[in-house]
Amino acid sequence: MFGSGKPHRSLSSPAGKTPCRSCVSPQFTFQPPVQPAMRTDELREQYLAFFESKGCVRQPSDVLVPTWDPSVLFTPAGMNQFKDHFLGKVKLDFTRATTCQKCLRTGDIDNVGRTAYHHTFFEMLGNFSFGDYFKREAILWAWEFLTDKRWLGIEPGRLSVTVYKDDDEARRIWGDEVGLPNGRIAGMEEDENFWPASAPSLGPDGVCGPCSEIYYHLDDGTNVEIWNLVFTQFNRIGTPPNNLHPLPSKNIDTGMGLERCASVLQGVPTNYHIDILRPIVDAVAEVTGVAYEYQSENGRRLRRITDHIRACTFAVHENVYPGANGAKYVIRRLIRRAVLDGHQMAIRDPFLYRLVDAVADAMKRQYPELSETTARVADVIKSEEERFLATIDVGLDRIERLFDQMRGDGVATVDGGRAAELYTSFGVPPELLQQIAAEHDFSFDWDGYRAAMQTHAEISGGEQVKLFQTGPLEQLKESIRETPFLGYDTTSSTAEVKGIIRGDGHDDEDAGEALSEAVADPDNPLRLVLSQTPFYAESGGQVGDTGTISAVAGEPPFEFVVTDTQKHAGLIVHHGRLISGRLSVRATCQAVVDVARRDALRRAHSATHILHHALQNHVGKHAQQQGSKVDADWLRFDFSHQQALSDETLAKIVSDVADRVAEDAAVVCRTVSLADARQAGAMMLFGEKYPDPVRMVSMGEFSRELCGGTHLDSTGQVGQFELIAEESVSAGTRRVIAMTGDRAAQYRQQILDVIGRACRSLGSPPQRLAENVAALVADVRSIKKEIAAGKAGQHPTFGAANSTAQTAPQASDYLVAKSQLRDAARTLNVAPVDVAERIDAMLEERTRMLTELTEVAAGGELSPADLLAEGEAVGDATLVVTQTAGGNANLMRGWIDAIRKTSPRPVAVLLATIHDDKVILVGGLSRALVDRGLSAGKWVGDTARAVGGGGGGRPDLAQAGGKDAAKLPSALAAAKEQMRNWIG
RNA sequence: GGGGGUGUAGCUCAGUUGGGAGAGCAUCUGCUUUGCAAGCAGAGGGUCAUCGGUUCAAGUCCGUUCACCUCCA
Repeated sequence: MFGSGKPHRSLSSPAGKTPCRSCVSPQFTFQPPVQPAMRTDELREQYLAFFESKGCVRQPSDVLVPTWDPSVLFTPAGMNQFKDHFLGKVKLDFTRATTCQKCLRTGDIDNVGRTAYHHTFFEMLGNFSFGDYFKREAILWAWEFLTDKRWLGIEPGRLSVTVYKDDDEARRIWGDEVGLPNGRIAGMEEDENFWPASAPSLGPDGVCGPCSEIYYHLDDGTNVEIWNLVFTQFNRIGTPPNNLHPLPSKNIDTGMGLERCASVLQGVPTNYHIDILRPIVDAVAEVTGVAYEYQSENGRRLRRITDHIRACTFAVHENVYPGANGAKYVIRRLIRRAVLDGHQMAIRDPFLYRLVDAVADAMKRQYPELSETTARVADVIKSEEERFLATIDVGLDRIERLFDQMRGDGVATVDGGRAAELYTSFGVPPELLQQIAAEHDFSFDWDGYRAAMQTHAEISGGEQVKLFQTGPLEQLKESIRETPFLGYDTTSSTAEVKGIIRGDGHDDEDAGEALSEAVADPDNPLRLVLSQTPFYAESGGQVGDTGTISAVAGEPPFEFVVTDTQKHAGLIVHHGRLISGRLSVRATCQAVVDVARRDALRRAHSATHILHHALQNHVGKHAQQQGSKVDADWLRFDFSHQQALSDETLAKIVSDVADRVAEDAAVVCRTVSLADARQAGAMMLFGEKYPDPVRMVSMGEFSRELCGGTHLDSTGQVGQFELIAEESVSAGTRRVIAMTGDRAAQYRQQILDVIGRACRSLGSPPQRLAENVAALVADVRSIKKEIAAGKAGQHPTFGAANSTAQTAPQASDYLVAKSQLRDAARTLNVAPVDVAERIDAMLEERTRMLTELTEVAAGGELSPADLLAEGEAVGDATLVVTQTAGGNANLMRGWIDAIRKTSPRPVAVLLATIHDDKVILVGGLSRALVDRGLSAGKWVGDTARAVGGGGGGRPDLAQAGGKDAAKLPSALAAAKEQMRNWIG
């Protein structure tokens, strides 16, 4: 009954391998299909071939991470790459398509492994019509593919369908034309059979339509949905009734889950047992050393790991590394969940990375490119595993502490709020906490945990992204579709104003408002769309052009200043302000790009390509671009690399770039087919989706990149190139920042100035700057110590007197001086440009401290015995109240301690000194006096108030200060009197 | 983008209402013992991440910047 018209290999087991007997659960035994089952790779190919035979164009899968689509993190369905096709926003090269799309969804992540059919990563087979065939063909072809003996040949009696309750057309086609009996056509409500769900009554406004689902009946009586046909035929406007308006151009969007369909064809109880997944499950079992049992907790864990490692292998392959936000965070979470599953099966070392090969192997038929990157992917996953295991280690400590506290408080339930706190602040997974709690006979408050997490999610906030955006720009897009870009050839042209929109579009809530005309208003931003433009819109890392748009001669004058240019799908949008005149739609205007800035952008962009080439040369082929930003004579380039670049490597890169600039190679931009570009060896990134044909930018013979940016005519025009920073941006990614042209020259001059100033201040030759800065820092530190100890030592001299050596850096050893400056900046903990300033500040502070040290050292000659000798006897005690010449709080405390130790009788000591016009008071009492209820704190405090200050401390020792040094003698007299009274 | 947390000796971390910078491990010295392990006594080692503010006084309070960890979107 699973016949197919084509020959295929029979399978001895669903896994395509000899199954391990002990791995098979007793509840379920595999029954080899009577006829050979269809392999997944074959199913995928047959589907695409079938729809090709119906005139659909077979399109490649879109990337898993569509950076062009800000409304989603990952491709969630086959239709995603055709969004603009559906809305008629792009020129259609074809009106029928079929794809097998790799998808990633995390909405149902909690069900993965628990149910037979949930995945995060999966493949979706689809066929699509853009205003071409509609409901009838979609239904009849689906039926034909499923039941015809030449294709899947499924027994029709195993299939039933659902339709939307009001969709009489679909019901009629299924009933009359396909011949399904009424009992196998179920009418469903809008929450089940409408897309988007419940759209008619709940919205959102926009395109929508009924759908029809096809179900497969399993032997055990359950039904499995295998195919969903969406008939996009309405535009929803407002609330019911009569809010569904027929679309002039109707679309078809269908999706069949590849794994699910394969699982019913192969007669296995879960997707995870089909031929492309079961080998991964077995590999997980082998790597973890846990026998796979279908219906056990560990079985669920192995399946979850299988799913997550497959998802992560694909994502990391596409250069989405685990990280702290966006798509990167999703990947981190998937890896961590899988590691946690392993942890709960007593795996304590990284293991996921060892599964990457198994994934690449299972998926190689459709995705051979995976095997090109397995080493890199495994590395990335392994380091994330290690990171998380370290987090768990720290977490276990925290859990121990929490349990100790709970035992102390006699609490038996782990508080949900505390659990959430541990999770959100320290990454302690609640599952781990709960498991360990159970081992200690504590229960776990899941409800409280969920409530706390809910609150956290609300506080963290985040706006909802719209599935389909609407607004004036969308309307313009429908009529204009694409703004012709003239900027490769010219920086000035005439054009017609096509649209004026209020606002700068930064506020997501406010899409703006289309205007037919605008009057000058420098305070409020506008956006303009023109019939054609020389302005480059931000893309490929290069920022948008600036310039002016003004009236042509003979028309009413106006001037619009363009501050930024952005791309909105195919539209080029000029952001700026109308500073004079009156502007209206359909006016003819002159658009002029700021050429000086454009040239600066060209220098920076071409330099970026040269830099990329140099990095590949000197760092390695793995130094792939992770992102870049090109601004006026300024560029930032991120690339994959594990460690910081050494000074030597940086020097090689800089000199390589300089050589390429010096050779003045021609820069040539050509539009070629994607195949030709690949043939020519153009640099292409995994996971990037390129149009065809592409624009290839070549520099001499050394660099070929696919790039839409604006470039120089020859590399010599870069002028000066200056690397200004190399830093880490996240684990496994480094960032370099560089400047070009005049800006680089200015930066270089600035650095030379700073080095010169710093060297003059220190009296140091440039090549010994770092060393001398370290000496200065060390000296300041030792002076501080000497002040505290009250003893002066030897100190070097800094400044002009120190050296007659050359203190101005020579251009020839610029690189050496720059590296010295960088080291000095690191020692001082400031930015390189602030080094000179910081050195001057430290020298000044040092001078002050040396003066203080001399004063203190003078006081240091006082001996405690002398002080005690000055004391007067009061009762059985000795009272010492005196002003010392030098000293500081630390020294004075030391003296008081010494007096208390040496004096045979109880003592009360109050020492005072004047420092920086302020009074410092330190007082201490012997134990015996404290025991009588006297308080040094009160004594010193009272005295301090007499000199305009305050203070306190412990009963036996206290310190205070005051601002009024002139009153010190009288205050000390009062302090004596007070203590005489207390003791007497 | 937002929430929480952390930054103190080489390492792991304490540090109460603001008022003498600490412990354990490691290092060094001496002693004892000696097959090894160890035991005893002592010492050195700190820009309390950074800069600024409040205060007579800041590791501690407030703000800034940086780095790292973590969760949410």
